[in-house]
Amino acid sequence: MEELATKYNPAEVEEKWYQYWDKHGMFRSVPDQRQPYTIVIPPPNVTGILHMGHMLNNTIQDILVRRARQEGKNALWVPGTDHASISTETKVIQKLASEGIKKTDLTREQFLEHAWEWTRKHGGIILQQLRKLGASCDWERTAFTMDDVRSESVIRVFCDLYDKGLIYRGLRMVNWDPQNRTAISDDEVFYVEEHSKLYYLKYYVADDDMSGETGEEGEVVHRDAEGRRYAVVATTRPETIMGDTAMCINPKDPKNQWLKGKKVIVPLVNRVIPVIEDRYVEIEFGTGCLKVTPAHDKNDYMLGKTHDLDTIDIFSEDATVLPIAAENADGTVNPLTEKYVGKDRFEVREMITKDLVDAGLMEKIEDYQNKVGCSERTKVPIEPRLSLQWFIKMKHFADISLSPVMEDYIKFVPEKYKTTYRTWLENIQDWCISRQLWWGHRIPAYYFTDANGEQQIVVAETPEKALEKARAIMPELKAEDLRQDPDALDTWFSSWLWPVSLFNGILDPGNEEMKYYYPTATLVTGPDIIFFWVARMIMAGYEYAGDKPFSNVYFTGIVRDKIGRKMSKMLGNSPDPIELMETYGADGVRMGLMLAAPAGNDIMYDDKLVEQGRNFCNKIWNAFRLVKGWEVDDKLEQPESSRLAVEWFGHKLNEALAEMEDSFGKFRLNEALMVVYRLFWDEFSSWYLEMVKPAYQHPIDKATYEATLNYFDMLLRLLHPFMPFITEELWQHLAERGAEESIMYAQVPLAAEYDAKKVADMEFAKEIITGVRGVRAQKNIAQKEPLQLNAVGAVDMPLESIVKKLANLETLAVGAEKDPAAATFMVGTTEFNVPLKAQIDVAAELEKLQKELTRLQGFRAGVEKKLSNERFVNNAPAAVVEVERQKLADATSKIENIQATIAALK
RNA sequence: GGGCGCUUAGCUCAGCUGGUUCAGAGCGUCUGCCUUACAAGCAGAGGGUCGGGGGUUCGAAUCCCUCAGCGCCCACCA
Repeated sequence: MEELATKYNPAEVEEKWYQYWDKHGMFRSVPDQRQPYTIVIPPPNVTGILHMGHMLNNTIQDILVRRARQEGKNALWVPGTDHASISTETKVIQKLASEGIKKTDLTREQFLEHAWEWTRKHGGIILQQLRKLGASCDWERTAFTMDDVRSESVIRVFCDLYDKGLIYRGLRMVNWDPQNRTAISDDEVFYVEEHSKLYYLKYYVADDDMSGETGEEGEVVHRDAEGRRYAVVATTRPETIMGDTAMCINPKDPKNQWLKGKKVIVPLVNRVIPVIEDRYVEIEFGTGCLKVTPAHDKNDYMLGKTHDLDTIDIFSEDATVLPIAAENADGTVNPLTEKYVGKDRFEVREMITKDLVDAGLMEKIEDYQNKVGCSERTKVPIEPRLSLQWFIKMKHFADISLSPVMEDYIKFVPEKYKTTYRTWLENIQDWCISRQLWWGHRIPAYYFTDANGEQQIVVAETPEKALEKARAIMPELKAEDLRQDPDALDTWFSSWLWPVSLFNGILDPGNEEMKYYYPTATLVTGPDIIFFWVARMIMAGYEYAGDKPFSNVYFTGIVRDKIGRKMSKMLGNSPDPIELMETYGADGVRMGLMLAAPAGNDIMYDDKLVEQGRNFCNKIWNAFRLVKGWEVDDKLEQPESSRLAVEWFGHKLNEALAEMEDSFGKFRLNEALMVVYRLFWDEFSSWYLEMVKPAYQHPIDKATYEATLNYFDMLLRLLHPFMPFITEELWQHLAERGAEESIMYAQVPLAAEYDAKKVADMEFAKEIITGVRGVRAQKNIAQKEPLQLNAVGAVDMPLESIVKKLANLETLAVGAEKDPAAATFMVGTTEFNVPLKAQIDVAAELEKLQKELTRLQGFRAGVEKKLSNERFVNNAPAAVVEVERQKLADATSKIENIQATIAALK
C-alpha cells in the first residue's frame, strides 16, 4: 500500500468515488423482492443554485437513503427540478430587459422559446452541485415538473377536477402590479412605511329630516350651517369614493347609532349608498365610519360579499366586465370617473382632494403614517383589484387529509407541526390556481361565444378534444374560434402531484412502480411550505393514488448565521456551499451541518461546525493510518489486555448500535451522529486503540489485528450515511474488495445484546487510569516514568492488565494500607494512592482533601435530612428510599476514609 | 389581534410521562505537552441555585399559575 499522507485530502477522494458509484449504477433502483425505501426530492428551482438550506435538506435525505440501503432495503431517491413559474419568468423578463426586449413585444410562443432556452442553459446546475454533496439519487429518473409525463399529469388532473365540479371560476381580489400589468402573489408584496394623509370626508345623510336635535347620549352628529346632518369617514384613498357602494359602522358603536338604517350620499359622486353594520369596523379608528369599496380593497370585498353590495371598479375599462384586460390595467381610472378619466390614480387623488375641499366636503386632513403594499419586482404600490381566477374547492380535500396526520398514519417530525396543520385545514380557503404568467402549465380551458352571444367554456386535455366538446354546444364552431385561457397554473399545482406523477401514477394508475414505491417513506422539507406543498401532496395523494404520499415528514429548520439572521443574498451572510465543500470536504460540511440540526430546529451556522467535521475526517484518517501501519506476527500470542479490550469494545459497540437505532427511529439524526462520533473518537481511538496498540516498532498479534480491522469496518459502515466519501475510501483500503463492491451496500450491523457489567467495569478502569494521569499532570511526572498504584482495601479489579498498560504502572497492589506520603484519588468508594519518590506537598494535599470532605458532609447532611423525613420514608417507593440509604452509606464510608487520610497526613 | 413554541454551562442544544444516567453532551475556555497515527492532535482542569416569582408534592429542570423576554405562523386597522 502506498504511503498515506498525514492529512486527509477530500478533493482527491470525493470525485473518484462519486464517479465509481455512478458508473456502477449503485444509485439505481428498480422494483424487486426487497422492502422499498423511497424518498422523492423536494424539487429545487430548475435554474436555482445550491444554498445552505439545500445542503441541509439534501444531506438529511441522503443520510436516510444511505442508511436504508445499508439496512438491506431497496432504497430509491428520485431527483428532479421544479419550473418555478414566477421566479423563472421574472428572471427571463429581466434577462430580456437587459437586451432591450419587453415581454409585451413578444408573442407567447416567442417568450416561451426564450424561457426554455434559459431553462436549458441554467437548468440542472443545481443537480450537478448535489452530486458534489454526495447525493445518491437515481439520476436515470430525473424529472422536471414541465417534462411530458408531469405536464400531461397536470392537465389531466385539472380536467378531472373540473369534471368532478371541484374547479370553478370566480372573483378574487388580487394584488395588481399596474406597471407590469400582472397579478402577483401575497408573498411578492412587501410593505413600506409611508408618510401619507388621512382624509376626513363628509357623507351627507340622504333625505335628511334633520330631526334629533342633540341625539342620544354619546352620539356624535355632525351638522353644517344649514343644520343638515352628515357622517365623517376617514380614508387614505379619497379617489376610491367613486367605487363606494356602502358605508359601514360597528353596530355597537355609540357614536354612530343614529346612522343605523340611514342612507348617505357619496361626496362629489352624489350616489346614494346604504349604511350597513358589521363588527369588522374598529370603533376607535377615525370616526368609526368606514367607506366600503368592494372592488378595491380585500376587506371591503369581504364586506361586499357578506352584505351583498354592488361592485364598482374604477380602473377597468368597462366596470361590469371582469377580468380587466392587461392593457388598460395600468392604474389609470376609467370613464365611470368622468372628469378624471385616463388620469393616473395618484394624480386623481390630488385632483379629487382639491375638488372635495372646494366643494366643502372635506372635514379635515391629517398626517398619517401607514404601510403601503408594493410590488417586490417593480416597487410600485400594488392595487388590490377584482379579477376572474380559477379555484379549487378545498373542503373535500381538507376532509380527506386531516385524520391521517392527526392519527399519525402520516407522522410529522417534530410533532408540533400537527397543530399548525390542523388549524390550517380547519380554516381552509379555496385555492386560487391561476397565475397571470406564461411560463408554466397553460390552463386547458377554452372560450367561445355561442349563438346567443353568451360566453361558453369547455375544459379538455387538448385543443382537439376541446373543439369536439365545443361543437356539442355549437356544431359550426371552427378551431380558430376557440380561445384558450392565457393564464398558467400555480407552480404548486404540479408540485402537489409530485410523489404520484414521478411514478406516472396519474396517467397510468396502479402501475407496477406505483405499487412498489408508493407510498414513499419520508419527505424532508421545510415547515414554511407545510401548507403550500405538504398538505396539498397529502390531498392529491389520497385523491389520485388512494393512499398517503409518504409515511413520515421530517421538517428541517432554517439555516441561519451564527447571530441568528436568515441567510440572504442581501446580507451576504451565506457561505458558498461549493467553496465550503472545497475547503472542508463534502463529508466535513455534511457532518458539521448535521451536528447542529435536530429536526425542526433552526441551525446557527458557524464555520466552527464544518471545521469540526473536517477535523473528524482527519481523525478517522489517522486512526486508519495507525492500524494499517501495524506489522502482524502470526505467532505472537494475544496479550491479556488486548483480549479484554477486544471483548469490551464488542459490548460498547452494541451499546452504541442500540442507541443509534433508537435515534434513527426517532429521526434524531444529530444524536445518532453524536453517538458514532464519540464512539469513534473517544471509545475507539482514545481508549481501544491505546489498549491494543503494540509498542513502537513491535508487531501485533493476529487475533487483535483482525478484531481491530473488523471494528474499523463496522465503524465505517455506521459513519457512511453521514460521511460517504471518506468511509468508502478507507473501506476500500481496509481489505481486498471486489471490482464492484461498495460500502454503500455493506450492511450495517444490528444491535445485539451486550453486557452492561462489562461496560461498567471498563468505566471503572478508565477512571482509575484518569486518576493516575491526573496525578502525573499535577506532579509533572512523564508518562514514560512507571509508577506504583495501590488500592486501599479490597476491590475487584478485572481489568488490571489494561489499567497497568494505559497508566504505565509497574505494580498495582490491591488491599494496601493508607500511605500519607502518597498522592491520592478516589474512584467510587475506593481510595487509590500513588507513592511518590519526591516529597508531596502536605499542605496542598490537605487542602484538597478538606475541600472534598466539606462537600461530602454537605451532601450527607442533605441525604440524612431526607431520610429523617417520615413522610418521605412512608410515601416514596421503597426502591427510592433504598437508593437514598445507599447514598448515605457511601457518603459515610467516603467521609471516614478521608478523615483517616487527613489524620495520617497530619 | 388570533394561534403555536421557546428561555438549562461562554455558544449550540439534550434531559421535561416528577425520585442515581439528575444537573448532561459537543464546541469554546484554562493548564501542561510537537509522547513516531493524528497540534485539524494528546493529557488534565474549571464552568449552570435549569429566565423571575408563586403553587401542588415527602420530593420539581420536569406538573399548575403568573410575570418578563424571545421566536414562528396566520389575519392585518380603513
